[in-house]
Amino acid sequence: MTVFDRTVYRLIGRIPPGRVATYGQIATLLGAPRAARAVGFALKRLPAGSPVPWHRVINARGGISLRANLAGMLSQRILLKREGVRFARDRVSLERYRWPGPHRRPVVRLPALERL
DNA sequence: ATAGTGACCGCGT
DNA sequence: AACGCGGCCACTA
Repeated sequence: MTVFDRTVYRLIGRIPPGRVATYGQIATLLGAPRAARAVGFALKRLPAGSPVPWHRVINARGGISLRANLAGMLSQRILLKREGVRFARDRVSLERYRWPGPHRRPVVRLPALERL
C-alpha cells in the first residue's frame, strides 16, 4: 500500500452511487493526467473488503476493464446496475453517468513528486 | 539505477 | 466500430 494508492482510494471514495469515473479521469483529478494505468494498478492492489467503491471506475470507452477476471467483471457490472447505471452493449454512457469530480477546484496533490 | 509489467488512453488504420 | 501501436506513470524485482 503506497501513498499513491491511498490518494487514489480516497478520491474514488468520493464518487457517489450511480455515477462513474474513468481511470484517466481519476489520474487527471490527482494531477497526473497520464497516470491512468497506474490508477488501474492501484485498484488491482485494493485490499478485499475495503469500503472503496472500486466498481465505479471504468475505462475511457465506458466499458469494464477486468479482462483476466470474468467473475470480477460480472460483479462490477452487477454492482453498477444495482445503483441504477444502465448498460448498452457492455457499455455505459459516460456522457450520462460520469461523475463531474469533486467541485472543489485544486483537488488532491501528488503530481508525481512523492519521493522520500 | 535499470528493465519489465499492466483493472489505461488516444490516435491512426 | 473494432484493432493495433506506442507512450506514460507508478510499482517491483
